[in-house]
Amino acid sequence: MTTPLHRTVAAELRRRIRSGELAIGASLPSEAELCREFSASRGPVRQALATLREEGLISAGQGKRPVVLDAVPAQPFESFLSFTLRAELTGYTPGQRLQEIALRRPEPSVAAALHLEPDTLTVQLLRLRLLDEQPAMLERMTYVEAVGRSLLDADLNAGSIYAYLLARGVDLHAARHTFDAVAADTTDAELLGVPVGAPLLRERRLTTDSSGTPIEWSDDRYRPDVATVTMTNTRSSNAARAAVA
Amino acid sequence: MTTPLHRTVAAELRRRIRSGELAIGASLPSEAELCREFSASRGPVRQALATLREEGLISAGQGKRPVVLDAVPAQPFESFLSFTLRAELTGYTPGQRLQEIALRRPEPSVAAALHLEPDTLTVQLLRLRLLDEQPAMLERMTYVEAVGRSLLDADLNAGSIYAYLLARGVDLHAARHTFDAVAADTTDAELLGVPVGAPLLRERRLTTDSSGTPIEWSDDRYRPDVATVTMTNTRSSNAARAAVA
DNA sequence: GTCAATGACTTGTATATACAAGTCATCAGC
DNA sequence: GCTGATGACTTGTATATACAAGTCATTGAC
Repeated sequence: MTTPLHRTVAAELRRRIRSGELAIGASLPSEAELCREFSASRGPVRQALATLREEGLISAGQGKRPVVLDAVPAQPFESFLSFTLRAELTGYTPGQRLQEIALRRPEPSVAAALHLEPDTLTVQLLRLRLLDEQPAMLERMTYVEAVGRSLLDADLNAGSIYAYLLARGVDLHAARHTFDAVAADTTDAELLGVPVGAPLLRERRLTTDSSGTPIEWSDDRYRPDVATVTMTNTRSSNAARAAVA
Repeated sequence: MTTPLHRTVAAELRRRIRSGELAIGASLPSEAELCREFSASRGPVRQALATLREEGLISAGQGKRPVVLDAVPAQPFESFLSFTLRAELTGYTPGQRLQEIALRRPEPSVAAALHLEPDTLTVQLLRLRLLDEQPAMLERMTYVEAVGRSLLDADLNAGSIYAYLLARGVDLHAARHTFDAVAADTTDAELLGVPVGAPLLRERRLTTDSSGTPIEWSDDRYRPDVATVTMTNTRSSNAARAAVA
């Protein structure tokens, strides 16, 4: 059995919700019916339902059948990490211009953020992100060497680093984002096309694997008249979604 | 059995993590050990662990014991809305100074954000938020009249507006936050104690009820050297949390 | 000393069963 | 017609068991 049963059940239910076969407001089949349909016991079926509940797709309640709440599952993690995905969600065409990639020892503050010894090698990138050909964000990323090495061979003007790393099996698990505002320095000003001192939205991000080991540190600066960061969250589900522009 | 066993187990583990008895980075007891300790079978124990995983407190991985990732469970919706709660989560003492409360017709852009006719009355507040007595954030809030009326009688220097509204049964259901950066205007500069033109983090927020009707529009400006907005999200769970400072 | 295989231990998946607790339509009694 | 009890159905909780699959330290061969 390659894919677990509860994943199969969850995927099939997701498909039905997405296709409208199970419309918003409709009741799901009972657990017993799902058990019969998938020749499963209650365990995997309940596990699948719990997954959909977490994604904000269905409701819960003892004695009541679950009801379809939403047609599109929230994928907060992906949408928070990938500028490319966020841009596409909002209908813009994302682009990028790699300015620099280097193998070097990071500044002490960056080394500390990544929990590295001060003289450890890292892979650092400076990349300008575009929305519809317009400079929108400047990202300064630092990767631990083991992960960053593979980036040296990648085509970094082609697509999403996040998607590239995922495809290579890198275990990206959690991210911590801090937002504040800074005045543009000379590099920011030149690449983003704003005056020195102009206010920029800064997002600093630490990404870790599932054991809590830091993988990536990033300092992203947004030109506020071109790109902003938007997120939506609701009370009932833990779902949250992010977008740019 | 008043409270389910899996909740008891989850609560006890949460307590140990919060108290530092299980420090960040430490491994949890194995499922078998927890079963013995709580005289439970694996079901409830695994259910408790799944809950903590959803809250972003612990990691997962076949064959590996879970590791403590974070000490404070994520409460996304509350923590996104309440500056007071966010401050307390991070150990600061929040404060506020109400500058102005008025019943007036809002600017066209604000009326549009709230889906109101241009000449509709709203309740507007200007309030300075403090962290440890220091100016940290300036909020400009606009409430639809039905909700805002009750704020005219409230003690707005006392506590959280969010908590006050919830207690009065207001159906706060979803919120959309947009982050960008602006230069401080004269009002911002004076109240926050920064030079005119200094970069400020701006959060614009539209809060709606469960039917999608707008309730509140807010323009919050953070002094970036005193307060930032931080959020955490993980891949496996939908947990997200916001904090300041 | 190095390296690979072994094996104990751990989490992930799945089944079968049982009872508690909540929902809801139906039906009897008034 | 209205009300309340009944009972079927449903989800929530819990146990016991079994095997698959991944991790990790120890052991043994070289």
